[in-house]
Amino acid sequence: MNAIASGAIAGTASGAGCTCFKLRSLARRVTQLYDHTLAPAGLKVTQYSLLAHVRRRAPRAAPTMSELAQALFTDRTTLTRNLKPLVERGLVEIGHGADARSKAVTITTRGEAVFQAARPLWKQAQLRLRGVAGDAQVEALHRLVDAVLPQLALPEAPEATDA
Amino acid sequence: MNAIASGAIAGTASGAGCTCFKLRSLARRVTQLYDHTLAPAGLKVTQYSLLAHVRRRAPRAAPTMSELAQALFTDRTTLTRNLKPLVERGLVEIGHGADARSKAVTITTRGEAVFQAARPLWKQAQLRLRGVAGDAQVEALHRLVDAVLPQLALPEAPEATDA
DNA sequence: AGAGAAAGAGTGTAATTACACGTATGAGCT
DNA sequence: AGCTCATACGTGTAATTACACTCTTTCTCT
Repeated sequence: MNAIASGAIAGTASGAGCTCFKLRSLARRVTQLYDHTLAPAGLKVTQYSLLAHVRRRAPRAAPTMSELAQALFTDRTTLTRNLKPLVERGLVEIGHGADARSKAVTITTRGEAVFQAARPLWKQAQLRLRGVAGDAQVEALHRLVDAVLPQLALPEAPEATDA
Repeated sequence: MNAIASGAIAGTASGAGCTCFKLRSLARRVTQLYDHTLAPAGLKVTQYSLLAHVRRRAPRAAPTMSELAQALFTDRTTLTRNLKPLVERGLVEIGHGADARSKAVTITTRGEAVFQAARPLWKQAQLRLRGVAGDAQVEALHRLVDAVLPQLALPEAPEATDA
């Protein structure tokens, strides 16, 4: 046994690790699993999720940028960048919204086709994760995220609730 | 019931969401919480974690690039990029390793000072997360990550077990 | 010692992420 | 109408992430 192993994880008591670090580490590895599984469809999991969310509302109630960003729990400006490769590949379209300000994001026929091709791969990724992590853990994670995520508000814009 | 709802999994059924999407969403929000809390120290949570891991072993057993990447659960090439701003700011140093190939990563005096300044902020972030998410949820998350992460191996290099 | 495999590390490229800042449009009030 | 503020969106910049590919160095086997 070497020094590293005997030092336990590394000086920090097991329960005292950085929650954010743990969470990010897990997210990275899980993302890799999904990305690799989705690779034959030419999509990353981020893009798959984006398509899924756009698809869900288009075309009748095509979401605006801000609405979509909110649904994806991402920054609005992140969505702009993430849409770029999908627009270039012709999988989604950005059209006019109700305003001259807002835009409406819709999935194209090609986008729908790619999504349909990717769906079984996504399901496979879901199953593979359940296989290695266990059904109970995955379901616990779902419950945990569903409970915690709504509590984590965005950094509030300075609103003057009291004048 | 419409086509989407009857499609079950692909729809919005609560239990059938994309685990990866949920995990990434939570990770983003939690990262924001930590980043904002650590901001006065001039560190992001990724950088804080990096410093913490380097610090833990330096200077006697300064980790190599690969070792550090493995400890951080990141790609080796990601570590190279993530070290860059810290090296430029003089918080860590990359010296010679045992080999002419390997390198040794150590924290500098300035790096240690910045880390010490950031530590109470990190603790504050940990507490804030526990405040909004609840102790039980955070501890459940820790257990979950500790159980699942080791199961998620890296994409294996093609090993010829049979010649 | 020399050939070939393996180990350690960096770069090119591209996607993901978000903050600070800027621009344009719409709504409301005088 | 005109002024003000809020809304909707994009860009600059920078960090995070990882795959494919390349390079150098070390090891192993003959």
